[in-house]
Amino acid sequence: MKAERKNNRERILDAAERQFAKLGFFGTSLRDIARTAGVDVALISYHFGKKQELFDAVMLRRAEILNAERQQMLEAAQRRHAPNPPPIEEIIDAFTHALLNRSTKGGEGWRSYFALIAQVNNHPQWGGAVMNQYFDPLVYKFLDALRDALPGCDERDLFWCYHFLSGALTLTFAETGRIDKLSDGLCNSEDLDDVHERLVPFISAGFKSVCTPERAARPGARRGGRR
Amino acid sequence: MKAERKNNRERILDAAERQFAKLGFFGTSLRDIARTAGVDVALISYHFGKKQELFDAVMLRRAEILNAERQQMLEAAQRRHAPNPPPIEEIIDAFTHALLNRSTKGGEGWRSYFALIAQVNNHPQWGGAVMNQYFDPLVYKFLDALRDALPGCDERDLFWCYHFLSGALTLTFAETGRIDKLSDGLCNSEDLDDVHERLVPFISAGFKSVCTPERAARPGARRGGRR
DNA sequence: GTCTATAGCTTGATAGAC
DNA sequence: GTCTATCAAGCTATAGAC
Repeated sequence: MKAERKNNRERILDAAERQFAKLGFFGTSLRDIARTAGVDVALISYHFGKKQELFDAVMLRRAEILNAERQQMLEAAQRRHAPNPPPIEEIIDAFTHALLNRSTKGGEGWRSYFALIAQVNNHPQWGGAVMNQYFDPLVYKFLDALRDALPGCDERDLFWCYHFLSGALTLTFAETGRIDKLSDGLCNSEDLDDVHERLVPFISAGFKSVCTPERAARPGARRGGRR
Repeated sequence: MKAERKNNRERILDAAERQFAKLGFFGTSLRDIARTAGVDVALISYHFGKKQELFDAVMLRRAEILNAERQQMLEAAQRRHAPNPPPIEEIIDAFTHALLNRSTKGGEGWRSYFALIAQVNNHPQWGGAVMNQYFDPLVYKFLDALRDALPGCDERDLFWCYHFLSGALTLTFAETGRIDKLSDGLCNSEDLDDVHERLVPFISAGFKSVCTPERAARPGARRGGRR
């Protein structure tokens, strides 16, 4: 870990990331963070200004790394299959692989970061604005790739399927331990390799089932729920 | 609405539900709640005791109603198809219909409640314990029904697929407005009928794709990611 | 059931010495 | 860059009058 050698600025970011992930923005005090980081409270203001600005710094630090990796994986898949679009499975894999990989093998900092993302993504105030700011530029590239791979599909179908993907993925990061308890230990929410081999086929099948030209051709009226 | 006629106890619950949904447990003060409810702060302690107990009361109030409705829908589907299991689509519909219906047509209180559920489900501390307490007894009945409808499937596949369902569903309740922004207004996160007609086939296709006897028969080794 | 008053503590933020 | 000291504001919770 060699956490000892880090400077105070990084230690504050690490501590903030960890505490925000545990108890959220409001559940975490600057004093919690300072104590966890082993620095004085006033140092936080000195380096980052207000609490909200510290939060933004935490969000930004790893987002850039992730987005670069994910974009590279998408482009690699596109090159492999050019001039055809890649199969859905490979697009979904490019979208999720870097995230699950970092979460599994990146150490505690990455784990905390993803747990924080899960909370933010499901927060009514921040879910829209923050996720949009840090991640949606890349999301558009994936939506373009999916659109190419699902010819003739309806735009709204596509967006909603992305929404389901986002929800399934971020709950996985939340590491709430719920599935562990539910399955009586059979599933381990920290074993993200187990997730990955199921998430990709699950989501791919969903996209293929919903994003069809047939559904796109249906009249504006909704299909009607069962009952 | 006839909110005027409600007694103070209910008004406190309504206000707490709304404020907790907006800013979470720690982001909401008892004074916020009292102000929103139009009552004195001390009344909260009188009726509910500590802040945490108020939170529990909020969670419990609607959980019981929902679970009863969902169980009835599941049993109705099972009766319709007896002695065979119902199709996956009908099981998923029974799982989600009451939730989406209340969220759409139940008024602001229900909407807030579900937004709160989304946050709780993705919270590292409470996601496991709270959701387990209030909802998992019913979840087991749905898992039993799914197991019957997916003969020969692997247990871990089943649990993970349920996890994906839970994530996709709760993000929908969060009503973050992210998909609205992402789709430039094409999708409306408040129109849960739009969700419902896509969620059920999306999730059903995922279950059918992952929970197969073929996958269950694979060796313990994982399938190996792309790359 | 409802309200006033207040105890006792923690919070975010900053001013200023070193 | 770092720390001490401090402030005004807000917090939960309760005791006690009505």
